[in-house]
Amino acid sequence: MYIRIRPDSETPIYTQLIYQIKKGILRKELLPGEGLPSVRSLAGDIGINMHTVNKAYKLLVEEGVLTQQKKGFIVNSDTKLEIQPPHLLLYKERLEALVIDTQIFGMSEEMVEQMKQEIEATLKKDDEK
Amino acid sequence: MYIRIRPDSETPIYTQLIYQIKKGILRKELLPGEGLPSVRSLAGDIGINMHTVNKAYKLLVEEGVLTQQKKGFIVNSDTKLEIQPPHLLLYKERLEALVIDTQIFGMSEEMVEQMKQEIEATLKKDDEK
Amino acid sequence: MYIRIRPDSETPIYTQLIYQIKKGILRKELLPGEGLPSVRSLAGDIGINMHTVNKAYKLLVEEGVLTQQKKGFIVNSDTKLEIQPPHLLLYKERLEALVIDTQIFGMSEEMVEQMKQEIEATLKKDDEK
Amino acid sequence: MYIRIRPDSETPIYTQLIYQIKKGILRKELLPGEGLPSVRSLAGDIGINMHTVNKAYKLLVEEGVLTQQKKGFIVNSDTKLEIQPPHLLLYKERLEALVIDTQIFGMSEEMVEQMKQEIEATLKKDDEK
DNA sequence: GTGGTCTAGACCACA
DNA sequence: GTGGTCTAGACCACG
Repeated sequence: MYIRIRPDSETPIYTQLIYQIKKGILRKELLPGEGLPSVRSLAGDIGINMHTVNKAYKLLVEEGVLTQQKKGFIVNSDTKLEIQPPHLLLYKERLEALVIDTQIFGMSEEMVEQMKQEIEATLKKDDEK
Repeated sequence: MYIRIRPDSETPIYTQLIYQIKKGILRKELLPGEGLPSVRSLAGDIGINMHTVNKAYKLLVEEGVLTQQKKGFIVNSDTKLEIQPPHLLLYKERLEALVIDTQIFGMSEEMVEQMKQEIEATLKKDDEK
Repeated sequence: MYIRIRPDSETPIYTQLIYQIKKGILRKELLPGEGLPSVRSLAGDIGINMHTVNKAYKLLVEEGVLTQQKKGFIVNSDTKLEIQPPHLLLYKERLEALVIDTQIFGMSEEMVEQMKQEIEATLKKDDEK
Repeated sequence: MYIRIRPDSETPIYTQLIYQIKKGILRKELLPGEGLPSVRSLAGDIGINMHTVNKAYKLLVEEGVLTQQKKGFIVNSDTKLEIQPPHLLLYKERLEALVIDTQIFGMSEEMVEQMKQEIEATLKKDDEK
């Protein structure tokens, strides 16, 4: 699994990492129950701070995406992941902001739909593409 | 126009303000060419600092939503607002994050569509509802 | 003589007025010794505040472009206008800023020269064009 | 790199700072990719407020002269900097004002040319002088 | 240690 | 009365 971090993006590195990992799971490059690289090794590999990796992992546990075990972090193998109320609220806020910007900038449904499909294509397992 | 700020939210006050104003425009509570309250009066009304309001206004100008005149800030009356490339990039990033979370948490298209419509309903002029 | 004021420009109105008057003199639409419209009438004509016109006139007197007489303001009829040391300093600062920006943005001498000539063309008496 | 601020000048401190930094870049005292002093340290060094430095830096980012990274502000290393339309407009206005004053005060081409060359000399790397 | 956010409050320029 | 500039100082997010 490839992790691509843009250090100079205005998105915090830990946030980028969170989405790269989620992407890996959706693309089935990370399977349920599979272990993630150790905090130290991943930090070393992609050249970022250990604390940053740790923060991303912890937040993913908090979201229920990962679970933490003695030996390290693994992908949660629960069949059905339920979004927790506080995260659902945040999700709604982000959706609202996006809808507002869509309307304020007069973007058409088609334009947004197309962008969405382009994104979804990148989330498919390579085999399926 | 009512502005509701949650001081304890994680989202910065100026960001909340930006979306409250955009909402006001979409709901036609603020019309093109109409003047906004002065930075100091709005700050006083909602109990925040002048500079925070000023920052929100300035950013809205930068997005093209407002324009600034000698007498103060007014709603841009350009018929068609075009999203600028740097903002479009951010928009896409936010869309991608949302799509990823939608899939990771196994939310159905219907559920998302329903949330979206609830949001859109709040963006309609009261007359039209 | 036509005075064109853009109320929403970020250049202060009194500054715009100063340059419009200087332009009128260079284009010989205002001749040495000729009287300017009264503060009140000009303010009324172009729809701006009386104090603003007065400020422009006063500053032009201070620069030696106009002189003030009992009956009102007239164009200075001195054959040779000498820039005063304090204004020369300001002039140099503005020139420096312009040279710096020219270089920092990599604008060619030709481009600047062309802009300059376009400007100079607008400062010629209509007969001479 | 030396920064000289005149607190009593009419030009705002942040504007002075902007030109001092541009000068430093033209004189190659600040190289592309090089980091600038942190807002707080520079503010401390030249005895002004942090927010004033921050404003100057932000505006330079907006002009494309600097870029902002997680670790701080650095000199943009793009080979060719393009002036943006809104700034070009301002540039033209400033050029026009300068041309008008040159003519109104009867300054000769030679005098202006000499001032220009004196300025340009101060923008050269010390080695080249 | 870096910038980001927010506050409180002062003085000034402009119209 | 409007925004612009500047200051002093606090707490936080990020890495």
